[in-house]
Amino acid sequence: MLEQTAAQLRAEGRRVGAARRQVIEALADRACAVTAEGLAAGLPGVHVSSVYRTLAVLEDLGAVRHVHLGHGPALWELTHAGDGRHLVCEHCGRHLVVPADLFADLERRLADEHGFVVDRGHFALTGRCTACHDEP
Amino acid sequence: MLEQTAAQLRAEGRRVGAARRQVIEALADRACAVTAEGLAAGLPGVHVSSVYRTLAVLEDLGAVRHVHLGHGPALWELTHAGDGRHLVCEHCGRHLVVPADLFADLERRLADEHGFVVDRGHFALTGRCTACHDEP
DNA sequence: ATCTTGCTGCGAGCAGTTCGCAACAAGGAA
DNA sequence: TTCCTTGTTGCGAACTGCTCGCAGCAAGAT
Repeated sequence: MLEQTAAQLRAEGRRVGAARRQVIEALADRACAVTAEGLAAGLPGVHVSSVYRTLAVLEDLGAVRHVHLGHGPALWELTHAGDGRHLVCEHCGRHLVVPADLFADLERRLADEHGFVVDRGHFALTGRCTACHDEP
Repeated sequence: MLEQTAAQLRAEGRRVGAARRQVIEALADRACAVTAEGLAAGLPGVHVSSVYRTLAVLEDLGAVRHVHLGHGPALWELTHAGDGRHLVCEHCGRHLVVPADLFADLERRLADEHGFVVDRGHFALTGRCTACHDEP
């Protein structure tokens, strides 16, 4: 993962310094999506702004993507972590991932009927999870 | 619209001052969704923070809702402005509204299969509109 | 080993939104 | 009508999530 991404970066004339390497490794280690702040916190000596910059580079390489959930910070994950869609409970904050094919029909109809090609999974859908169904 | 919303507010022990009245009227006048900043700009003498506060009150009254589109500020609209879902083109920023029933199947499946009840239309889907289909 | 140029930490800056405060005024009670 | 309580308002400062400019460092081609 590191080596392959690093090679991709170098092929574009970019370099792979300490911060960049650590961010990639940290993302690869993670089972699930993280905030930029969260990544930085786990990497002492790596500044948040470097994390954001690295994530931006990796994003236009196509190696990572980010999702906005509710009103907080965005979450970042490797793209090959699968392409599930994110749901977030606006009550308890719980965050779940569902198969993208649930969205396939909708996306096809939006494309066919409205000429609109959805940027897959850039936003989480907000709502209520089973547990918080009838909370205030 | 004003009178009815004002009555609802008073019934809850709230009051209807100048700013609040103007925000409600401005929303009712608008055909489409606006930013808080935009509302404030159209109401000289009404401070942005009052606009945000009024919108928050109206939102938990259920009279307005907000949608996040892309990375910019949220848009606000009256709930009875219809319940179309918002799409926003990440290239040109164009914003379109499509019928909510396109989302009905998806929402039913999320509820049935995952126990998740979607908060209707809190987020816009981002993607590419017809015009910007194959831009950089 | 050298040298170019990209990367990095740092702090300041920015947009969108929220908060604390003191003055004000809505609207029920008298 | 006047009074009084208490919600509302304008204002500015604060906060959060993110971006930028800069000067020093170091990756990696030669």
